Parts: sequence; C-alpha cells; structure tokens
Amino acid sequence: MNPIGLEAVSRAEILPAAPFSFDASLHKPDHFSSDDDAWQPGIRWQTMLWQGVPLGCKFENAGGVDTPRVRLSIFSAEPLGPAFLDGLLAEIDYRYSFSLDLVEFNVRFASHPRLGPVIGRWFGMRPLNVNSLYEYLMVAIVLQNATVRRSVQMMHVLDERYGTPVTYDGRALYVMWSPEAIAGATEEELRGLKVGYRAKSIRRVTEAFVTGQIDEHALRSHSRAEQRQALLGLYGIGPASAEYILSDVFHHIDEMVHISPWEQRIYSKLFFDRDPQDPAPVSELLTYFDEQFSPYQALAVHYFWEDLFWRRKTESVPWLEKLIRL
DNA sequence: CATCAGGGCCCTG
DNA sequence: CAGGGCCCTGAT
Repeated sequence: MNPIGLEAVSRAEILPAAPFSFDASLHKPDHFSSDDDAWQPGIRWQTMLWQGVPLGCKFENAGGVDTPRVRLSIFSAEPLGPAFLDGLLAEIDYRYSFSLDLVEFNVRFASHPRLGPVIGRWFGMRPLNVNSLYEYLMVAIVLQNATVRRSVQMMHVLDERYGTPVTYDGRALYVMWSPEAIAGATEEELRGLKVGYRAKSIRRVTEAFVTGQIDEHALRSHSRAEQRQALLGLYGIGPASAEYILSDVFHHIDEMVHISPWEQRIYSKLFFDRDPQDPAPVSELLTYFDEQFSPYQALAVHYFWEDLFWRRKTESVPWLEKLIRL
C-alpha cells in the first residue's frame, strides 16, 4: 500500500505542569521500538488514529524543566477543524499526562534514600502511554510469552498488513490499525503472520471493541475494580496485562498487585541486591513497595525502571542483559 | 540435530 | 489452585 502523505499542518502549544522533563517523559528506553514513533533529543514523532483519522504528531521541546513548553505540530491528509483539534488536544493531554502534578510526589520522596537520587536524575519525568486502550491491548498480546525481538517482529508484520503507512515531516511511519480494519481477518490469516496462538486473542479482543462490548472512554470514569474486571473479562488478557493497563492506560499510579517472574528477578537485584537466580518472593517485593512508596507505587517503580534503562542505553548494565531477552 | 523456555493465559482436573 | 499446552524462535 502506498503511504498517505500527511501534508496539512495544525499547530498548538502545550504547557505541561512544572516540573517537566521533555526527554525523560517523551522517550522511554524500555519500550520496544515500533513503527509508529521516532525520537531524538528534544523531538518525538508519534502517529495516531483519532476518530478514524490518521495523524502524524511532532512534539518539540520549547521550554525548560521549570518553564515547560511543548510545540506540537499535527500533520493530516485534510485540514482539521477546531472542534476536532480541541478533542484531540484533550486526548493528548490525557494520554501523555502533561497535566500530572508531580510536586507532592517530589516533596514527599526528595530525601528518600533510594528514590530521592533517582527523582533528582529524572526530575519532571512522567509516565507515557501514547496508545488507545485497544492499541495497548494489542501490544500487550504480542508481548505475552515472547522475547522482545519476536514482539517487535509481530507488531511490524501486523502494522504492515493492517496499519496505515503515512509520511510526514520527512518520516515514514505506520499508524496502528483500528478494530474495524482487522475485524475481517480470520484466525488462519493471522496465524499466517506468525503470531501463533495469539491470533485467537487478537480476534476476540478486536471483536469486543467492534461490538461495543468495551468502551475506553466510558471505562475511564469507572472504578478501578470495574476496569480490572472489564480487562480480565477479555479473552487473552490476564493479570499481567491488566496490571500494565491499569497503571499505563488508566493512570493508577499506585497500582502494584502483580509482578511477573522476569520483573521479580530484576526488582530483586535492584532493590535487595539479590542474586536474580534466587529472587525475593513476590509478596516481599509488594510489601516493600507498599511500605516505601504508597500511594505512588507504580510511579515510583517507573522512576527506578527508567533510571535503569537509561543507564543501560548510555553505559550498559551487564547483569540486566541476562534478564531481558532480546 | 533435538530440546527447551520464554516480558502469559486458558482450560482442565 | 496446580500444571499442561500453546505458536514461534533463539539458546544450549
């Protein structure tokens, strides 16, 4: 399929809550690379499907940590109307947590022996989820029981087959598919793309969105218990995926009830300096996080996690390499 | 070469 | 509620 050239440009200015670190907030070295975004210091490109319209976003840092300013350019095939833009900007503000107030978190943990220094290194960093709930679910499914390399490969093939290729600002990227775009795919067709048994999960989760059984916007205002129940009710979505989604998509920055084995090994080394082959029990880790970081467990762990992966990116962390299978 | 365990989840007993 | 099976792939 020939890429769609996104030639029309709309511009907006975003004023994130201070403090705000552009690069730590807009680039996450632990996220696997996908075909819908690109980053260089001070700039993030990110495609998006909003109300069925493929878009190319370009975020540019135009301020400082204490005087945050982000220049946003939105590329589209046709010019965008003001109402559409208003809705889009509200959605972007939500997904990127630009308005998240970090002040209380910063004050509370400034002198925490472990977290304090990490906050200092990444002052103004906030969590990032660029995806819709549906998109995140698809990512969660390709992450399951697979190495990073394989997850990247599955995403790429799915993007090529069901996504929309676009070009904007000199970049060639894909916009992730909508539920409708993949709804007609048979299980055999999906299996042909080497997603294996995940084909069934992809189909059934997609079905739940096409039929309106699940509605992201409505879910946002529901209780966490209801959100969890809705997620676990989806075929192929279990506690690990639900945990990621509750914190990343629904922004429960105190969510911390599930730790998968590979994370358990990393946390054991990171927080207790234990041999990853003989990790601390999950219950011990959960108790530690609750006691130390409540009510910011997920946010606090995010700081440690990003600190670790930025370090890996710039100077390498030998013990970590064995624990993340690339 | 063959076997095995993954950045889980479903299903069965 | 414990454990086997599942698609594929790289590691051993």
